[in-house]
Amino acid sequence: MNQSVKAKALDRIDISILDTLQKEGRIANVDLAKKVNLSASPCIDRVKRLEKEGFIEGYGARLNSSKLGYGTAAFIQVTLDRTTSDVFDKFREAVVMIPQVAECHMVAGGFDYLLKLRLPNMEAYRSILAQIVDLPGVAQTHTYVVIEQVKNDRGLPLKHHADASTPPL
Amino acid sequence: MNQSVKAKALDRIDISILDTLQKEGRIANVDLAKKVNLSASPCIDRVKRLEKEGFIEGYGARLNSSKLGYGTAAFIQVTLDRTTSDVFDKFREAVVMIPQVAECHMVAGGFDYLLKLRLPNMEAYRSILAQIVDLPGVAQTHTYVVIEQVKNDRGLPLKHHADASTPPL
DNA sequence: GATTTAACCGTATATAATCTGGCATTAATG
DNA sequence: CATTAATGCCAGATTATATACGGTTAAATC
Repeated sequence: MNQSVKAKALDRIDISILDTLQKEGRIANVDLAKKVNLSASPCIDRVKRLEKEGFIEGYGARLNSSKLGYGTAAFIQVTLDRTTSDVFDKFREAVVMIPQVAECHMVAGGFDYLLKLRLPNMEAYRSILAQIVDLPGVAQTHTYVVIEQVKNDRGLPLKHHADASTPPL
Repeated sequence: MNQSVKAKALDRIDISILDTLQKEGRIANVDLAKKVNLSASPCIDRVKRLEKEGFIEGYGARLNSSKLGYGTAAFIQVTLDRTTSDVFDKFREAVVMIPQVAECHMVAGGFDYLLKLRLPNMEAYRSILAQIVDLPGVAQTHTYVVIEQVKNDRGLPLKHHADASTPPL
């Protein structure tokens, strides 16, 4: 079973609701209903269902990171000194505590973790790197500073999914 | 001048509003007002101002990517064959068109672009990589598949910002 | 110290969310 | 094939919320 609730398959309208909500999370239910060609009641019922079944995890404002002091981003590749699970656990536990670490991915390939940092500027990088290097188990790091954000999609390409591969349960 | 509107400095309440909205984007204004110790009117005025001044760029639902057929992520490092600006432009133009490319960052370091892909599964990776390799100017690529998402913060750590470095305008 | 400005609050009105009951369509069942 | 059950929808009524307005306070300015 899935998410504590039996999830039926999503139909065209559900997809349309999800797609609309991920772009306009604060749209009025009345307007959402119009957009998906439904009246208000079944529309809000579907939204509530999508929330309860876990397709929608929450809502959030998209903030302008530059204007709020986080205009710089950097990626750090981290290699740990040993690949035992307790070393991994210690590192994970510590890295998630650093607020400037926006993302931390364990990856397969030439290193162990890929971190994405958000920073006010390049001066701030120095102190963050010092923290990263001091994290438990860290053997070496390599940094790539982002020069330009070419694309940064928050949303999923739901409309492009109506084809092969993993159909939404 | 900034964003077509003269932006005054953000006070404690503004920060609190932004922080709340990035976590609960669909909170009722009445409840938001309570949370930041304001009555409804000035609260909504501030939200409207923050939107107009560009601190809030929009709102969106957070969707469960696994349940919607995008449970796998991968990073691809891309090196272009020449570093002339027209090669860069062509590549950029083409890469943003691929819906599975969630992010594309131009970076300083050993390669030129770092892409983040969202995929249904590993089988889907093959066809996407073929597309990436065929993009104009691509000399070589290196892929890192995400084994585990240790952290994936959508929001900015606003509360931790009340210190040094770039103060919000 | 008077005047202006800015920010707030409370109230009133407009708008939207939510609940209820009933209808239509479809699927399951006898 | 007819009946029943289930599902999904709509419309209207009620409750709650958003929004606009006028007035008050407090700070800033001259």
